[in-house]
Amino acid sequence: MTDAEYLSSAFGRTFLRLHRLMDRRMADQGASFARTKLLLYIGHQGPTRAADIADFFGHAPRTVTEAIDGLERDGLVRREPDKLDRRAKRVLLTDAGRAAAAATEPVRARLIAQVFGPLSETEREQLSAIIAKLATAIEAQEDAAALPPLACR
Amino acid sequence: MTDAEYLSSAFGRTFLRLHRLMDRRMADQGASFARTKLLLYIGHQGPTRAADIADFFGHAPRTVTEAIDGLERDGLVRREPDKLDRRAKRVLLTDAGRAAAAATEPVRARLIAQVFGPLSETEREQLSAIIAKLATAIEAQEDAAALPPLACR
DNA sequence: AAAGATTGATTTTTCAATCTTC
DNA sequence: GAAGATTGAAAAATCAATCTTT
Repeated sequence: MTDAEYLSSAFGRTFLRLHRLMDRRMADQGASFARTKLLLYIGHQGPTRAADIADFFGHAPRTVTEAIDGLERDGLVRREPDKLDRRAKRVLLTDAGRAAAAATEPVRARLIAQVFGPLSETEREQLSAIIAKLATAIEAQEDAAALPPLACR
Repeated sequence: MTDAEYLSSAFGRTFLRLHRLMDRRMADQGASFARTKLLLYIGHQGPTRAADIADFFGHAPRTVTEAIDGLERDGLVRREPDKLDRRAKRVLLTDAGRAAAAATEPVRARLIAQVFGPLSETEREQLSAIIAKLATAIEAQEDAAALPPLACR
């Protein structure tokens, strides 16, 4: 089975399953998959704006605000005003945030290695190329949707 | 970039983006991606039990109940008691449900064709094989998590 | 007008617990 | 006890609208 229908279905199911596994494993360590990814990104980037986070992960603005709220509620990040742009805020890790990231990061890394590790170098290159091609096709469709339908042009 | 970290990240981002695009396109037609997938599955299977739906999509039981609730609220499906097993219920499409599926199905099919169509036959076979390998690795990890940690055995 | 962030309402998803029936 | 379905509480994601600053 290699038709588009099957691939789409298998792609989605596999992603969801991986996501759930990640989440379960990492929640045991104190921070969910989504939270750990965010903590790691902020830790790596330094004080980060919400818009940059949304861009990087491909999330809607609301998703990011919600995520930061959760992390802030638990004392893992802090919001600070951006000195150069009064519209913006910078999100940065607290000590507790750094500790949480340090605790979950190895679990995340090991699980990713265990899941993607079995792929051969060739397969990894294939997957990388295929994902890039899919991303291009998705982009084209996103742009197409932004335009009015043919009948109206 | 073909390391596990990058692949995992790209895989997730691409899935999310595709999912959002699908959802947006199909919501315009009256039923979201998740709902259409469910309607199509039920339409194809005939009166279906919730547990079978959960199995097929890899969802948690709660997810399925919630989804059916939403579809039932909008009059797209109906629950009927299973005559052979009084624990179970059968979910089946109403006329409105069949109509909704018929309206969104072509949109879904076209979009999937547009996104996965650009892949060559070779690439599709590669992707299919890679996904199967990932699924196997994920399964192994799910089973590993079900066992007590090494120190306890 | 556009960019950055937030809020309100909703959907989709998860885990954990419960209830009925097998 | 296990299987099928549901419920409660919550996280994670969406869109659309709003508010401030650029």
